[in-house]
Amino acid sequence: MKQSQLLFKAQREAPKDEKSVNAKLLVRAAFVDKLMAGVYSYLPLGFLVLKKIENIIREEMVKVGGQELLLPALHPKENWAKTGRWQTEEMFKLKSRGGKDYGLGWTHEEIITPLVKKFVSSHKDLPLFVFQIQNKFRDELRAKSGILRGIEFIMKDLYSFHKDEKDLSDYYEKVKSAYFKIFARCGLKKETFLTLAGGGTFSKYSHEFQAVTPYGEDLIYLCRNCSLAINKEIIEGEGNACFKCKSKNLEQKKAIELGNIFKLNDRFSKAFDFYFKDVKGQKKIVFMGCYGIGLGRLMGAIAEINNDKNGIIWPKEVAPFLVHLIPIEASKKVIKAADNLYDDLQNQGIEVLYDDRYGKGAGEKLVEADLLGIPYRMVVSEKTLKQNSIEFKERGTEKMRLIKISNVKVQMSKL
RNA sequence: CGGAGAGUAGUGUAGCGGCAGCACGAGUCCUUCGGGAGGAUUUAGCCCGGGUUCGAAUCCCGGCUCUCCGACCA
Repeated sequence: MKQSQLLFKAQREAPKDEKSVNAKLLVRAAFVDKLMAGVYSYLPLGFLVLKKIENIIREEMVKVGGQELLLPALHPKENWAKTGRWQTEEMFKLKSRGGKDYGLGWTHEEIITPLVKKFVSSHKDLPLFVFQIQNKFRDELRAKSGILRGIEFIMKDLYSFHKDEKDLSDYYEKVKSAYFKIFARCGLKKETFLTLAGGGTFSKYSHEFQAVTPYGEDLIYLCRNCSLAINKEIIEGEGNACFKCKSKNLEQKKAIELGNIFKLNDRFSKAFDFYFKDVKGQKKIVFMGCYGIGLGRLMGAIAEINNDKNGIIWPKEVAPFLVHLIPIEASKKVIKAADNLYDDLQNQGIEVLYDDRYGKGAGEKLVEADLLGIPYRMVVSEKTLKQNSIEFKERGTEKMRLIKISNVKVQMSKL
């Protein structure tokens, strides 16, 4: 991608109506744009990151048997009335001109359960796993923290359907480990903890995946003995001791919830009268689980955790581009060398952002490159060309080294 | 929803009852080119509605919006 053609302009200063680190950086670097509190547009750079995250999640969901589909965001009142959740406070409600009631989906049990029911009648049809990646709407009392807590946000929600509780439990564990893989692949390996959280009205507990960061909005307690972490609301109910080993040696940390997994058991299958016939021909209730990840929140957390005073430091797996190619000095020779390198890298299948903007000073280009946070920076200048080289630098490190242009291809294939 | 703060040009800010200014950005021209470069020139603004006043960006009232704390949070 040529930077001169990108919908992009770096802002020198953080907008005054953003305080959170993720929003300051993502807005300054033109990854996102705020439409209103809790609602952001993803600009081309941010959208690339989002798609990277989405693909990682999709791959891991498919690995645990998930089938992707897409459900509507606009829901009829009837489905929600069936479960008694029409009155839930976070539901945005609207009326058609004809007076019909609609709700905007903030989760999809009410839609997926009756849908899957149409296709399942026998134990042979189970288990079944379906997921979608789609915008959710939640009437939060207070949207905050940039893209960490929005009222419209992108979410992956997986729903599983089982013949009994045991099968649900087994699958639940599989998804748990898939989630760890997802967060690790997104560059949050060290920071992400599984925590015990409240289970809502379906079960006593659920599990949350919390990324530890000083800018987090939740409080979690890490047990030094077990590798367990516990959410504030649970620890208070457990006498401030570890749930497992009863240790009181707990470390309090601020964290951001990236994902939440639930055993729904028969809460929704009962409401929608969703039964199947077992091997003996007996009618049995379906067991369900649901598993969510907020994509925008994940992106925000990555930016929130991976940055320095100059800007974002994207992990390679989710970076909008792998290489930022920057010619300095507008001499024909430099431009020609950079043009050639851009073509070569692209032919090699490397995602490269080429800062071909004419007339920008060297300082400005380099400062903006740090702000964007693309993992590898290649600078071409008169100086480097004297040695038939480019300067190579990894974002987040200080080391620079020269690489012969003839060697770039080989070097890149090693990364 | 309770509490606190804030709305001035695209962005960031000054002005605090008497001509709305600065920096960056953007446009044109020229010179530059290794950490937001220089010169010339142009462009663009007081959130909305009332009130007080000879006069309001400024004071008062109402509204809207944003941020933060709390409450809430599948």
